[in-house]
Amino acid sequence: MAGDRPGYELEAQIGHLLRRAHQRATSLFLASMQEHQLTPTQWAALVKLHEQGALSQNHLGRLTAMDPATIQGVIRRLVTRDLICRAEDLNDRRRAVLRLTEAGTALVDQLFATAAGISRETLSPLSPSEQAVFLKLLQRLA
Amino acid sequence: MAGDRPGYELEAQIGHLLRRAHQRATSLFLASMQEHQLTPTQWAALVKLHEQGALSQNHLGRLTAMDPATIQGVIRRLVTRDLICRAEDLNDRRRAVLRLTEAGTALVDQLFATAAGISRETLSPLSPSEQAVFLKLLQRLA
DNA sequence: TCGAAACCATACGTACACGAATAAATCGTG
DNA sequence: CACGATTTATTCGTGTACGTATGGTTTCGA
Repeated sequence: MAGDRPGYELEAQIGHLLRRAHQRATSLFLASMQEHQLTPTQWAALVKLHEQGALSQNHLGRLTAMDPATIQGVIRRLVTRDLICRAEDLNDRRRAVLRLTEAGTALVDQLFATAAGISRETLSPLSPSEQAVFLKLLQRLA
Repeated sequence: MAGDRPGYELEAQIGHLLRRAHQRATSLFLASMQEHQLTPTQWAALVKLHEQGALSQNHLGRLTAMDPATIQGVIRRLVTRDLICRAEDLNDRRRAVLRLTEAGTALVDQLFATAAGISRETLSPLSPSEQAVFLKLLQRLA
């Protein structure tokens, strides 16, 4: 009785479970995107640029939940691969405006279906109604 | 109609939401553990060693969902801080047996309450019944 | 108008995360 | 018993993730 553990089970903690679920989601994403060598964050950046047209680097970071220090590396790798191009903003010379290149636009258009498939696969352990409940709750924790 | 987007909303994708929820959980953890400079993975390793007594490095990695390459760095940092010690396994000379030091044991005992508080705080946006539902579903995705 | 404040981008350091390659020790099966 | 497969641990490379510091540009206000 005396030395009993306070009932702290690592496997039942929200942080640990989120970490593992995120690992699994990332793994499924990379497997499906292997051919195109895109990471989840790179995909997020491409999707947002596809949706918004042109954005500054930090603004894109805010829309995709990435630190300025983090988005910097993501953008650099995408520019190197010629999926994104940067131009100076004529109105505000602090900023570098980012846009999808033609190749980038074409790639995003092509991969929407793949990305949707990844989301379906990631959620597949749950029934459709469970998925709806889960996503709703998860949004409130994000 | 023609050029309509395929209805792919980044903010509604499971992978993106898991990434953001994990970021938030990590951030809350680090804030509460700032004084002790412990990361979520370091805490997981310490908790498992507290629970199991002695483990090889890879075994501990499997119990905490970490790659051999990842656990290596985690353990190295904890050994440096004298929270964990390693000894050679006499039966199997490939292995290094890991144990908590006295300081490590004391630290874990002290921080169980803090860790439980972090889990509560992370889940606080949800009602108690929602928390139960969410954790149950999340376990099936981990 | 000139300095402060706000904003933007980069660099460095630390820490996960994992694939791939390596090397040593052990195990299993013929 | 021998030899191939497996297990253990390390190292290297790439890619997030973020705090902090630095320096540049613009805008605002005294």
